[in-house]
Amino acid sequence: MSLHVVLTVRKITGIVNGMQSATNEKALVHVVDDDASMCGALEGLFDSVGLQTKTYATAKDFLSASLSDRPGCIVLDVRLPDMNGLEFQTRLAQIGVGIPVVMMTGYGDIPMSVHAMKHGAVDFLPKPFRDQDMLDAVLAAIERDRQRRVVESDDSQLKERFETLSPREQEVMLLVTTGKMNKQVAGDLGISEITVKIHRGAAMHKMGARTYAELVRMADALKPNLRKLGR
Amino acid sequence: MSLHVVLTVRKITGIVNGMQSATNEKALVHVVDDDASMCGALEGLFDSVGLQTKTYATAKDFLSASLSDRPGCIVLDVRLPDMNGLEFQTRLAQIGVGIPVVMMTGYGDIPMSVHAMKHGAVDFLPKPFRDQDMLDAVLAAIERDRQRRVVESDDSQLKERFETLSPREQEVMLLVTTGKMNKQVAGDLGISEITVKIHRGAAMHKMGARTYAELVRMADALKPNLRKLGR
DNA sequence: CGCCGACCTATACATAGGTGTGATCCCGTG
DNA sequence: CACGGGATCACACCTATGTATAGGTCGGCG
Repeated sequence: MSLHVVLTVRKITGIVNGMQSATNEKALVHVVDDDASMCGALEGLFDSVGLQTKTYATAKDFLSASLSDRPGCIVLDVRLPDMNGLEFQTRLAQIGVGIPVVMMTGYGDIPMSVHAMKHGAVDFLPKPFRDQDMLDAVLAAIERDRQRRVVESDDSQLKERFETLSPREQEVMLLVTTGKMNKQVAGDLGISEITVKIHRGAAMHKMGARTYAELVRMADALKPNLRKLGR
Repeated sequence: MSLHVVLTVRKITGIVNGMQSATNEKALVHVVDDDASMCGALEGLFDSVGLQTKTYATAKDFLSASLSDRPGCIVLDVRLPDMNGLEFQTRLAQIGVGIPVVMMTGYGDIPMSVHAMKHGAVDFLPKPFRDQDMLDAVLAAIERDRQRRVVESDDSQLKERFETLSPREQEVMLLVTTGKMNKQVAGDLGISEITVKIHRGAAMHKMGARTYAELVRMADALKPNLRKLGR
């Protein structure tokens, strides 16, 4: 129990300092295309470089499937039976799925490709494409996903810790990390300085911050997430 | 003298906390196209919404011109007499010009547009385009430039201040902002704790940090810049 | 009801941070 | 050579922080 806490503390401090954990899980490529022969061809291509593939005939198939928690990317035909590829991209963003998308199309034009790229697509390949181009795109997308997953997991771990703080401890942490002195925080909250010290100490412990500087960095890393959820 | 210091201090702390200075300078659109009639048409279009325009017939013309220090963007034909628009984009990055680019073309294809977008273009418009689309792109590019300029000016101000610190003060600042205690820093540098306090205090003053938390944030904002120049 | 956890407060002591005064040493510049 | 700035250190003093001990209220839960 105590050991576990120490281990997680080490992990999170590494995170705050920007270390990358070696996430060497095998990647999974999601292919969404109603053309079965294309799905098969891509599966073969990806298999040849050791990438696992999962195919879906429609956008709905993909959206209703449960996503395994692995690094990966989505290879998407712009033209799907049930949905435009661009809409699909928007939907993914709405439901908070950040898996990078590689778009492909047989009939697209420039504005379509620009739109997709503006909305975060990793690449946009007109059909027919060269195998190598697709592979390059997919590998780049997977790399981007690995980065994203590291950042997201760091953020969520930080957020988890923060939520173990009592409301008062959270308030105190946010105020002291702005640089306010304990007595100023006490004034702001209408409580005594000694109480602030208690909450502050508790926050340090629960967050796993060994120094005040670490607490400041954690608070900074936390703030973007706090804005997303609520105020 | 003393007053000046106080003023700049206010400015930089605002910066660190993410305030945007109201950069309401008038924007300038650089149009690079060898087609004089296109240049004229664009100039008219931009003028109609109060944007100033400067035109260049070739990439070289632009690159040899002196850039005024104003927010703006570049509207660029992919096909230029002396250079490909994509190469031009690369050149801009190489020489450290971060002005956003809006690309336009009469003969482009999807891979070209994707390449441009991957390399940071704000938009890529096939000719003929609707005036409104061009205006939207240019206004978005200018807004992006304003943001970029705020960030860049903050960074450079921080860096300027940092360079007014003596070498020892810089070392001490970087060490204390990792969370090390004064005595630990003293041990690392082989000097006494009291000397560390002196340097630390000088660093706080010269950087304009009112609190230790601000100094930590400044150090964090500074580190990406320090890696660029040297180690 | 009794226990527990969150929250609040106080006293007291130890450690850390910040500043002023005064001083030494080295180095480069006028 | 004299001056000034950078770097170093010491003593003194005050403030801020961290923690332990001890005790209080309040609300929920078995």
